[in-house]
Amino acid sequence: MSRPAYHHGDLSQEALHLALDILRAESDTAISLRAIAKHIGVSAPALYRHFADRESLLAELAITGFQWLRDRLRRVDQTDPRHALLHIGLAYVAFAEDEPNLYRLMFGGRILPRGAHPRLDEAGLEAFRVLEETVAKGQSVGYLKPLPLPLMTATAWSLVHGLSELTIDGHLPGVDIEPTLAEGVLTLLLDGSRN
Amino acid sequence: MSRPAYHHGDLSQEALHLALDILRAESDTAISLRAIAKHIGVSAPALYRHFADRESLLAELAITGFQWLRDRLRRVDQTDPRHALLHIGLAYVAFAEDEPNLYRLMFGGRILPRGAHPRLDEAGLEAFRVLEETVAKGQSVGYLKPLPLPLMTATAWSLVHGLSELTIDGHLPGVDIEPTLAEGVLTLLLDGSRN
DNA sequence: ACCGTGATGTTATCAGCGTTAACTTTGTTA
DNA sequence: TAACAAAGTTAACGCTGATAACATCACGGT
Repeated sequence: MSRPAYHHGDLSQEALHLALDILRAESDTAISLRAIAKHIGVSAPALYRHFADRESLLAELAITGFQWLRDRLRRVDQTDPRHALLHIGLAYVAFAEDEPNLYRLMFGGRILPRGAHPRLDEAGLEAFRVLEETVAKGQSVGYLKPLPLPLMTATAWSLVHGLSELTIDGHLPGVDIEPTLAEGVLTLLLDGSRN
Repeated sequence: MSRPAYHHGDLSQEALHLALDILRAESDTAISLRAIAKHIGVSAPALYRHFADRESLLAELAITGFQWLRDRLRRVDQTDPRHALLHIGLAYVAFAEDEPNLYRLMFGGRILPRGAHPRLDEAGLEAFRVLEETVAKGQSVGYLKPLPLPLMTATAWSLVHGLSELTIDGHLPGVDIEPTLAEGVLTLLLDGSRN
């Protein structure tokens, strides 16, 4: 796009797309620069013209993941505070269930440490802010308890993050709650956080 | 212990101890069988007499991690239901903060998938049961809402797991809550779950 | 119109990894 | 003491991320 194709079209985009396919089908550890290069039909060191190292390529995947998550959270209807909070939580968990390996890459702290990829940190913050703004709105209209905003958002985020991870890792088997476990868990916190 | 030392003392225990050191100092990806063998002064394939593969060695580390976590949760005073629930949550988060890399290994679903290591799954369940029993007791004495037990425990576990991960991965910087963030978050859920 | 320059891609290579096969050593036990 | 099985050895395969040195090719300034 910004730069025309030199020898082989937009290699970086093609590599990222293929890496995402591998991530979805296998796991992040299955992503190898050599395999990507071979599949595209290019030499492995060519990828180093577009990514500083393997970790930077994974960071790019995680960045787009956070952007997708942020967009899904933004799409939630914000007219009613209770509806907004519940459905932001549901959208969050649904994203993790739709993209389990991508979600694990985004939040697997050991592989992409905070501070090493500024754009990744910023992308994560942007998704977090959607949740934070919704909580703040719920407080401002008097629906939620007037506790410190960082405390409320940390609680909400912890709950949806924990629920997402436990769900996609299969730690909550045989937990059949009507209508869904996610809705039950979120309702429990919401009802307990009402003003 | 059970078997006397043949050539080099108890190799498996020595390997596990060294692997734990590496895990604590670096990360699980830094654990290499060759490096372990070299440091112990043994050839790399010797380790395969004691572990089916690298993943099995990591699974053993995670198993002891779950046992430590279970023991810490069991040590919590259970006389008062509110005190028990709060301090089980605090002990849980404290464990994650004390052993961040071990905790990530225990719950990093991509590296140790459920179902692949039965003893690991059982060890995880045992830790979970301490939490479940405490929630059940809180309900039986009428302190917690009489909602389905699986819903209550899933909510509690999601909250402490999410809070632990976000904390050790540095996603909650600059959140200064008095007395501590963990206590604030747990109190928020507890007060909202009262009968 | 050309020519240099920098972006992009190449081959060759290094060091390290998990893992297996085939063989050797050693303690126990019948 | 001879046989057996446990525990360790060397050699090797195929893979990985990464770097150095070299080749190509599009574009911009003169």
